[in-house]
Amino acid sequence: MSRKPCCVGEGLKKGAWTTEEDKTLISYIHEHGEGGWRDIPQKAGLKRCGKSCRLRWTNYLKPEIKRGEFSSEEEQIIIMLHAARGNKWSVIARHLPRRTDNEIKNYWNTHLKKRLIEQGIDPVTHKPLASNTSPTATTTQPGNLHSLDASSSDKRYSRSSSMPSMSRPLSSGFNPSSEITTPVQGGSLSCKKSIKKSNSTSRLLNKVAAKATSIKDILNATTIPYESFSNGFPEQTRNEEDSSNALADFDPFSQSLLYTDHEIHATSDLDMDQGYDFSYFLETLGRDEHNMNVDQYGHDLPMSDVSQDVVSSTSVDDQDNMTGNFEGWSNYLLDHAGLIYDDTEYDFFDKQII
DNA sequence: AACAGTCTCAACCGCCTCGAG
DNA sequence: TCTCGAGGCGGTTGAGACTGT
Repeated sequence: MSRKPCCVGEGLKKGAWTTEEDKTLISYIHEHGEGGWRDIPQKAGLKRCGKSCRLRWTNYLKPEIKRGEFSSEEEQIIIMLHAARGNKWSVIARHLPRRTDNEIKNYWNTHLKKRLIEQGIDPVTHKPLASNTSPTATTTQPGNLHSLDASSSDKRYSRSSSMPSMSRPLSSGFNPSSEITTPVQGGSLSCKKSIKKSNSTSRLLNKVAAKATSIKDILNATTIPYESFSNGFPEQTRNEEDSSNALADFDPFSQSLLYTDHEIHATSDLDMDQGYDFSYFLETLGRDEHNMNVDQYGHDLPMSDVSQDVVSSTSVDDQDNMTGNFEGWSNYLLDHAGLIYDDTEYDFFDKQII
């Protein structure tokens, strides 16, 4: 069975877009708005198929798109979300303001996936590679989180960060979004700086990957009665003497339900593909400090008296605040993860490979 | 300097979803 | 309920830049 190509027509151009084509498309969309992609080429006078126009716009020309180097926080989010949702790039992209699914997908395939493999972690399952279980991959105690030097892929990443792109016609000429983009590929970062960042990134990756690995298992292992969060959780539950029981009521992601009108899933059948959305979880990570309570882990704790309108979306400017909070959540997960399986803390990682 | 190998990522391909009629 | 088309999505490709020999 063959499917008719979406774009059939004589003289349709393929390949890299030229500056003139970009100008034409931008001009048309500014005047007429997005949508009606199939008609845009003809109306705008472009020898491209509508789909190509849409992709060019959404992945490259759209003014709000952020380009360039991914921050450590963004990398953490990608890894965590990928661990839970898999190759749902569009879903992941919704949690990374101004990033496109295509860019995240590329970044995952060219950087993060390789680094996870190098660290002995299966990028698909986020579990240790069975045939290549290195000591670093199985050592997950927080106080002993391994730190690696920049991997070979990191070094390549450093190289590419200052590498001029061959297929970015805008980089050397007209750039409609130059005012808001960070054209790392244009050489704004020195190689030295990139390498330094890569070392840091690698260490972060080690930590996050180890933690992210367990998220699915944590979620699958926990029961989430909504009521358990309604009174100052999780500070109370963490102080419970019977910590294992307390943990059974804890799911870090379910806090999102506090702010949504979603149906409360108070069952043990946590299906990550059905209605579970990390948006509010992640949004709380970037909230202004005065809007949240922070526990010893540095969490933004959603308190029962926090109304929905207090919860603001994560703005781009807030992203710098995300590291500590995210690490806080990760540490919280890590501290409690071991309790899910047995009485040995921090041993969830080993548990998975048994 | 020349060549081969590697890497990146924009762009493409084809399938899927969903809404309109 | 069915059909159709637009848009969305994830996987793949290939041009060009970089690195190593």
